[in-house]
Amino acid sequence: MEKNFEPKKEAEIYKRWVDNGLFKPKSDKGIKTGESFSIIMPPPNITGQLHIGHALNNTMQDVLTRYNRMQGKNCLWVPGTDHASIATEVKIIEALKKEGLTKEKLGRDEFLKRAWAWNDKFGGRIKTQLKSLGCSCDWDRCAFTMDEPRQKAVLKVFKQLYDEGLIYRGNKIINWCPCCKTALSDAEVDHVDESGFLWHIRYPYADGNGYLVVATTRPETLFGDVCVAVNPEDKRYADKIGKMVILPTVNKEIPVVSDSYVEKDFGTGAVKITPAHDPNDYEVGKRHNLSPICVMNDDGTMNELAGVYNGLTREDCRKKLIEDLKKANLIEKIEPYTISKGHCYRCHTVVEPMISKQWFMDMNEMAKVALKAVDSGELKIIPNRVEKIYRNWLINIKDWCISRQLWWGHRIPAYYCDDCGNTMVSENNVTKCNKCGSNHIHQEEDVLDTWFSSALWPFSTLGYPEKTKDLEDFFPTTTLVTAQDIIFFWVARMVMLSTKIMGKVPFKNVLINGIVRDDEGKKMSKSSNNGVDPIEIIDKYGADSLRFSLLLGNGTCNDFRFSETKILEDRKFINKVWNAGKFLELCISQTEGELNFEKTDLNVFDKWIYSKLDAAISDVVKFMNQLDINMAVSRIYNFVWDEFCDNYVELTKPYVYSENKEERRHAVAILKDVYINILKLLHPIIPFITEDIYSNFASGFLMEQSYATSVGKFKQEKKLVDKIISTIKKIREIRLIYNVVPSKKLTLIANANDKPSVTKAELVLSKMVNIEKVIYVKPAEETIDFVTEIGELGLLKSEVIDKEKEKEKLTKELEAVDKEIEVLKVRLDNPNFMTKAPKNLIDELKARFEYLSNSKKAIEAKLK
RNA sequence: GGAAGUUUAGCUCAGUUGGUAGAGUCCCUGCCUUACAAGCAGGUUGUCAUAGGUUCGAGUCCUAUAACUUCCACCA
Repeated sequence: MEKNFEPKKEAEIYKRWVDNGLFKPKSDKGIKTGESFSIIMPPPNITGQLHIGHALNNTMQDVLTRYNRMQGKNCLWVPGTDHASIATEVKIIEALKKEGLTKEKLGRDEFLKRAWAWNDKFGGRIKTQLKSLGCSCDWDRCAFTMDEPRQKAVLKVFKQLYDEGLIYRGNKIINWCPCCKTALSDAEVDHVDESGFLWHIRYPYADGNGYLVVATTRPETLFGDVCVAVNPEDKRYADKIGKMVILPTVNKEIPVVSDSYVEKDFGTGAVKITPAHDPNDYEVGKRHNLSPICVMNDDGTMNELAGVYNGLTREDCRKKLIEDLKKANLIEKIEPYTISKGHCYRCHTVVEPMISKQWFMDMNEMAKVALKAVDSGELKIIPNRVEKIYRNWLINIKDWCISRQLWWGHRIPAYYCDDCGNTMVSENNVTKCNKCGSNHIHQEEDVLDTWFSSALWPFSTLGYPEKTKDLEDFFPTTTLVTAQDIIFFWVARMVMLSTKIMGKVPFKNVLINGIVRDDEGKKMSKSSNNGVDPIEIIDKYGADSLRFSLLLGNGTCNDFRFSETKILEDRKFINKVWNAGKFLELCISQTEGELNFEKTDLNVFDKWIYSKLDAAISDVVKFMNQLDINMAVSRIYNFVWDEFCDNYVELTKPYVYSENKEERRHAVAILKDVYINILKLLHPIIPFITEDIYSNFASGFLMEQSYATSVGKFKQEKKLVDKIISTIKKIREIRLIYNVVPSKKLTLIANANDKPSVTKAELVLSKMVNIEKVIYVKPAEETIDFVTEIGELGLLKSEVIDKEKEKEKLTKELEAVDKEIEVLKVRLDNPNFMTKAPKNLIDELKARFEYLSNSKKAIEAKLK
């Protein structure tokens, strides 16, 4: 037999689970069940492979699913992947670049072929990875955001919202990525502070009387200026309003207008207004009836309106323009200034605000409903604080720009008539204009924002738009487990679209998992090269080790540190469990007969472990119900290692090794029963090894069993054994302090009236601390006395010896007792405490005080 | 500019409704005891960030401060 646990058989075990249909909901097998439990998996992007954050996220989902399955619920966990429109397209373009290709050279159809091939490769890899992690999701229901059923859902929802006027097309200022050459939603723009400059530029008055100085961070947009705005309250400019200034290098006259948007105290108090390239300026321009002038091409280069700068990039244009302005003596001054710049969240290029014709979704009403879901408590976000973030975003929501100038994604189902300009939205291909009857129809080139299909995920995965049994059984879903960074992108939008389309909030709970950091606290990422590859860890240590280590000590929703070192520490526990199983096997192999037991035959130690098991189970159930997986894991850890392995196994060994066959059989039967309950407690967390060990003791699958149960709880026996354990500790301590070799047999002296308790402990005392006999009469010779919760006890001094050490020890002990007595006294002497504190607390403290006083007396007597 | 989180033993972190501070690891001591040396038994280690307040009693509630982290935000 191997000495330690080596993970090996995981793939084989997984296959057996799948082959036996264990991941399918009970209802699929025609089993009538009451409560249903469902989770939809946040679909990983097919951009690459899983990282450690996915491993955490999916482990948590698997724990919840397996736990609830064992609790008898009708469980469904739907897996899937996301086409990740822009992210994947960026990756494919990168790959093409290596071949010297561009997507334009390839053409739309060829490009899409590549994208589907990409999906086959990476989507497939992701599924394999989820399987090796042990995820018990129903693969037959696996969904992809671009597969046919999901396409149908997208078309149907788009059409419905368009018909209701909630989806519309319009010219608005949007975020443009010059690299991806597409519009982006506000949520897809990352703002980063960068050091830059505030350029003070002179705009000469048209009448030749001096100039006006404007301050700007973006001089290159000057060609698109339509006016200069000042605050109406600003006395400096009061007489300038209505005058004309000359736009440098363009030599065009533009007016000075007043607008309260301008802050007097910032810069020069005069702002150049460029409606086509700034969202605020856009609003100002609108107020003053000045049309925007777009001065850039879609690749971020300047267009013909920039005159001699035509064709330069934004950056080059700026450099050259500043030089030219300097030469023309039109630069007043240059101040260093920190500016927050928007970047594309996929390619990190600086985003350009541009006016563009795009498709939008009106979010106003849906946002209100989504807010109500949280306010009413129908939707619970854990931790609570995240609700605030969610709320805040919804309150300030703007219409969602849903069109993207990309190829990989759901093509917008809008059709235009080339002859009459009519727009038609249809779920089916349109070939004829419903207005003029023309056959010259072309479909919208744009695709939808990838988050559009994601927003439908909770019901599109369950069969929408068909009215399926899955929707009936599993929608709304129970819990969504996800990371905080997609609360806007995804969670809020799912809530909005689900309530809109299905009339229901899509899940009851949203559990936020923390961010995994490296051992120095840095966020794991490819760029920092500090990522831990989950597959590498699984290959090396097994999925159970990874899962366990991701959960242990990972406080709810907190970011936490993870490293290979942590795995090495945490997997000791798994080994411990394995070794306990090995011990049980050994015991069983040396025992004859059926391993049954009667509840009436339980001895005091059995009753103790069942009481502990009972308490552990009810704690674990409580924690799991409040989705506090970390607390559940550490509670199980504590029960298994401390209470079962360190205490019960040792306490029951005398019985397991008993000469009495009946007694032996009984002890092994209990040991087995408790151990199997441990496997059940642990199965949702470390499914592979528990399933493997279980097969050594029972037939069938552990994952199909119902969750752990205890025979019962026994208050008296629990108390007594707690006392015996503390007595054992005390004797061990004495033995250690006096350097008494383990082989030395000792005599224990006890009071006659404690005989009933001591008798019950006699066997374990003899085995665990080598007490050879107990006497109930005070011997003539000197003794070492000590007080334990079991009573006043003593050992023969002749057997233990060493005066100095004894004195040292007693003095130390006395100090501790005195200290505690003093603290207690202060409280018990405080009349306020005595009147206001709860009675049971006072009684407890009084009892403790009495016990300590007795100990003190005993120690003092010995010291004399 | 707003908002949130974190601050507890050398390290990594628990601490559920206020009731004399916990785990793992590290370190020290003794054990290769017939499940496990990836182990067993025992031991040391804390102004619970700082300053106030509420309370009979505060790691826990309130207020302010500091450091770190994160999110949101259009101030040219």
